[in-house]
Parts: sequence; C-alpha cells; structure tokens
Amino acid sequence: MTRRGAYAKGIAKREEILTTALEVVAAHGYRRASVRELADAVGLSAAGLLHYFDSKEELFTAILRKRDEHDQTAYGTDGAGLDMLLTVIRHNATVPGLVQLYAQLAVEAVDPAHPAHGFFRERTDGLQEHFRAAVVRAQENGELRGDLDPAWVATSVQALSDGLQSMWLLDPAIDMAAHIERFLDALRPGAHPQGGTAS
Amino acid sequence: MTRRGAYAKGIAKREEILTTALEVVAAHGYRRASVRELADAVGLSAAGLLHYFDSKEELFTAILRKRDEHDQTAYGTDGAGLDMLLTVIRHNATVPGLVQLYAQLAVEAVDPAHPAHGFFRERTDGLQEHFRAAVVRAQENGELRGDLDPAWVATSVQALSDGLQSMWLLDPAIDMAAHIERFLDALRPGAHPQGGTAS
DNA sequence: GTCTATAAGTCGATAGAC
DNA sequence: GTCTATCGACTTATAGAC
Repeated sequence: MTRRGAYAKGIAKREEILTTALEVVAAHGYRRASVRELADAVGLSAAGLLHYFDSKEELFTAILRKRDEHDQTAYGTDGAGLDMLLTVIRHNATVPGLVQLYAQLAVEAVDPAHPAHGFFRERTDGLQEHFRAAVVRAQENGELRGDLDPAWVATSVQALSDGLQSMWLLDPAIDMAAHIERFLDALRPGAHPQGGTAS
Repeated sequence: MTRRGAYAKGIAKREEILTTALEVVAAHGYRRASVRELADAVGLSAAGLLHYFDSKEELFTAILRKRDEHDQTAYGTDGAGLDMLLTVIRHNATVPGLVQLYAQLAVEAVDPAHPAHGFFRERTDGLQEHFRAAVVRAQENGELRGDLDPAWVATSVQALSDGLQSMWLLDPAIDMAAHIERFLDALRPGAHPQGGTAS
C-alpha cells in the first residue's frame, strides 16, 4: 500500500514468502504461531520477515488467505459445491500443520478486536452462501431431501467439518471425509442402508 | 500424606479456587489463558495461585475437569443421553468465556506432549461411548432411524457441537441448540417436514 | 499460606549498520 | 533488502520474607 518503487518486487517477494510458508507449515507443522518460528522456516530473520508484513496477525491471516486462494484454484472447478468440500477435506488430512494453524487462529480471532476477526467472519459468510447454493442445486437434482432448509444444511456442513478437524487433530485415526459423506448420504431421499463403520 | 489437616484444607482451597475460577470466567470471560489473569480474577497473586497447582497447564485442565464435573451433576440426570447434550449446549450459550477457554485449550492440547492431551482424549472417548449408547436406545424407541451406525451418529453429534460452538464464538447470533435439534430431527424415521429457519 | 521480588525466557516490533 | 542487536512488555515459575 505505502511502497512505491519496489511495489511489484515487494509484492512478488510477499507471495513467495507466503507460498514457502504454506509448504513448510504443511510439511513440518508448527508449534506456536510465532514470527520467529515462521521466519526460521522460510529462511529469514524475524525482522526481515516483518519487513514485508506490518504485524504478526497480518502475516498469519495472509497465510490463511493464501491457503484459501490456493484451494480455490486447485480444487474449485466452478460449480462443484459439496464435492469441492470433500476434496478439500481429503487434502487437509495430508497437511495437519495447516489445519492446526487454522484452528489456532480461528480461536484467537473470536475477539472482535482481533485483526483476523473480519477475515473469519467474511470467510464464513462466503462459505455459507457457497454451500447454500450447492444444497439448492442438489435438492433440484434429487440428491438431497427437499424438506431440508438449505441454510441449515450449509451451517451444519461447515460446523461438522470444523468439528471433525478438531477431533482429527486430537486423534488422526478419524476419517473426516467419510464422516461428511455419510452425513450427506443420510440426507438423501428414500431408503438409506449404511455400509461398514467410519473411523 | 503425613499432615492430614493441611492436606484436607489444601484440597478444599483448590476446589474453592476452581469454583471461583469457573464463575468468574463464565461471567467475565477472559482474554488470554494466563496464570496472572486468572490469579487476579480469583483474588490471588500468580505465585499464590501456583502454590496450589504445579503448572499453568495443570491449572487450566483442572478448571475444565471441574466444569465437566459440575455439568454432570447439574444436568446429567442418569440416562438422559442426547437430551443432556441439548441442555448443556443451551447452558454453554450463557457462558461464552468457558466455551472460549475450552476451545483454546483444546487446540493447544492437540500436541500429544501437551499436559492436557490425555484429558481431551479421555473426554472424547467417554462422550463417544455415552452418545453411542444413547443413540442405540433412541433407535430402540423408534426415535432415530435404525439404519444409522450409532458410532457415526455419536461422532457427528460431537463434531457438530464443537463446530457450532466455534461458529457461535465468532457470531453469537447462531442458535446452537436449535441446529442440533434439527440434526436429530433429520435422522428420525418417516417424513420430516421442517419449520422456519434456524439462524 | 500467601505475599513480593525476581529469575529466565519468549514475544512482537524497531533502529540502524551494511 | 536483509541483517544484527536490542527494547520493553509480557510470560511461567521459583526463592525467600513474613
């Protein structure tokens, strides 16, 4: 915003840092969400890292934003609504460090004064609208029961995903995607025989 | 061990501290889970508080244990399985500080080396078994569809509760109990007309 | 039993050398 | 643009006075 001459280069370096941070957090996880730890991970000093970000909160919010952006382009093949959720969840099961970072920042951002509060609010609103539209389509296609309130299904799907990720962090034996698939199966019209156990 | 009088008194003071901590956290919430902050809240210095607890983690784990204990005696009228969950969730909606403390410690305890890790693992296992048995009873009474895997329903109910609490912390307009009721309604046998919207 | 004082460490963030 | 060095404000935890 305030930089002029090195604007393009600064932006590029910022993106490079975020991409590296995503990879290294995904691969090695992290212990605390501290600037020093992340600086070591991306190969900079803490001061060097904060040259590109105004504060710790802005830095970690930017990482989560970059994650969403990546997931959107990687798995968001246009109208794929609830299928995309399953794809993302399956991907998340391979990057526990990112899931942990997300969960940790989400709790801290509960305070309306937290710099990331707006990010999570807007993210939730966007996901809710995305899911709600997908539920309406699924109902029109006869894949979901028509008597269900789309907004309720949307909220439930997101709450279930968040909750399953918390439980999975605690016990990685849980199959998150299978649980969500079963949830959607249980809401299909007609008879619903179930197979074996999930997790 | 050798000094009986002091032993009993120490235990009593411990309990008193925990009860006070529960009340004050429930009423005023808290910002960070720091010993200093809680010490102020219960009217002791940080050193005085740590006289009764070996470490910060043990202290906060004890608070959550006390919370479960309180909820169990207050709302756990024997066999009331899924009804108790709704009662507790409705109560939780009146104590955001406790919900926040729980969510924060749960994320930190994801690390198997964290002192509270065992607490959360055992708590999850206990709840799962409790819910699973309640689901089996509900199925026998015809209140839930018989084709559903009880273990799956149990996990889903807990994940949904956890996820709803996270979303509620972010946006207190959400009606957590109503969402869970709808979930259970959606899994009842026969037709399932739904009423208005749930937040 | 509870305090003050303080140790020993980490945190985010800044100043200034290069 | 990135570093070293450092600041001041925190943290948990301990030692010892009372």
